[in-house]
Amino acid sequence: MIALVDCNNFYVSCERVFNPKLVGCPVVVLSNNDGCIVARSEEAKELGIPMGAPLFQWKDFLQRNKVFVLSSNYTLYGDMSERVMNTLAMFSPDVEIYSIDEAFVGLSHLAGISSSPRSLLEYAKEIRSTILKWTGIPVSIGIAQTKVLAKVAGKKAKKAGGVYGLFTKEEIENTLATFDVEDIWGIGRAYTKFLRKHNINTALELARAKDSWVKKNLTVVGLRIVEELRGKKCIGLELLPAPRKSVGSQKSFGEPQTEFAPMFNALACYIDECAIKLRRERNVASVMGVYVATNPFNPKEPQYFQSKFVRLPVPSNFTGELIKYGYNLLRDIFREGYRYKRVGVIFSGLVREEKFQYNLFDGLDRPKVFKLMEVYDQLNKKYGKGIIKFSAQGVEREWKMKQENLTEHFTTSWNELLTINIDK
DNA sequence: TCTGGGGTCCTAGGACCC
DNA sequence: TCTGGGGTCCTAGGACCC
Repeated sequence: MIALVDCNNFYVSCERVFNPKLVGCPVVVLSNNDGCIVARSEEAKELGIPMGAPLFQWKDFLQRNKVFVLSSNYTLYGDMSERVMNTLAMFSPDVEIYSIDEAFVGLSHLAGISSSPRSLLEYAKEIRSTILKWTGIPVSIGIAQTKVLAKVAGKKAKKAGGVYGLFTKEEIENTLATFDVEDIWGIGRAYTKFLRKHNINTALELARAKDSWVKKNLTVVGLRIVEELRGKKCIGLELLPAPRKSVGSQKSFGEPQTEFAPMFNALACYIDECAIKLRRERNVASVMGVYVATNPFNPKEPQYFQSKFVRLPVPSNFTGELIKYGYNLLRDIFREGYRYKRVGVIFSGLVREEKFQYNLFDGLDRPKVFKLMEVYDQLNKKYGKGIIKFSAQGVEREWKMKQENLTEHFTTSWNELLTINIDK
């Protein structure tokens, strides 16, 4: 059996751990650049605020209803996530971290006396209360034979006191019969529309669809989902994270940009971010692409989207060199006369650093460069992110994203520890 | 005026090889 | 008149996840 452990309203829950005033009140957390609403407390959901709603459309509503509005604090959420995952690791040797707020947990180590439905549910309750006690984060847990069914159970758990199990054939069928296709893991907007058109509205109806039809229209991915709904394991637990295939960074500007220089500064920062990630995971990239875009939501403005890729002559994770390529790429695609909304970079063709292929005609002393970046990373780790950087990254960040209601880095910065005032 | 960011996987079609 | 069969690799586009 597999348990899906899912943190409830994760970003909001993280904020509530450090600000009890937020408990019991409607709270939303915004996306980067304070653009959209990406997390809602139960109270906010009850007010009818949809997932992904643009902030500017809801600003008045939020104010009228006294909703707390917070910028996203990914440093905090990342750290809290790690605490939750570490706690889970104490309950099972088989934990697949699926996302920042979700994990699949294998329960096969309980085989035997403690694997009856009743004891599995008890076990889930214990996991739940331990995570709550140790991290302050409430979670829901769904248990079933396959990942897709565990996700179904997880959804039911939210409305059933936190844990829910699908054990018998009857339980599974009864649940699937009232479970909307659009809520199935792996069935998104397009497939939902397609399935409804063919009169498939519930998970049970999908589970009973013909294999060949499913494969033809939903590809093998869809067929796997269907098999899993029927209780056949097709998607295994991935205990070792698969090697990364690409790494990228793109962010909207706080204000639209029209000049080359600030956009290049932003690009240099994103390249640095990616290069740090590449080095941390001991990868070098062999392909690099840069793209720019205006704001597609303003169709009256002149629109421009462009990207350009290069194959690097020598695969690299050296920030300085990558910034140089980035400069050339951006220069090639940048056009005057547009109000740009974003710039981005993506690296692919990742190769393990130890398989690094030296190039006879390389102009750089690679061992020296690797060493240099090692020191660069150590300094930033020891003295704080950004203590040393490339001049191309600039000083004035006029392009930086909006974060008007950002909370402190309570758990990752000595200067931002929570202080409690006990005067009254 | 104001609308996020980071990923993965699959398929079809075209180019190429012998 | 009649022109094979077995592959690989790459890309674009579309689907999905959180």
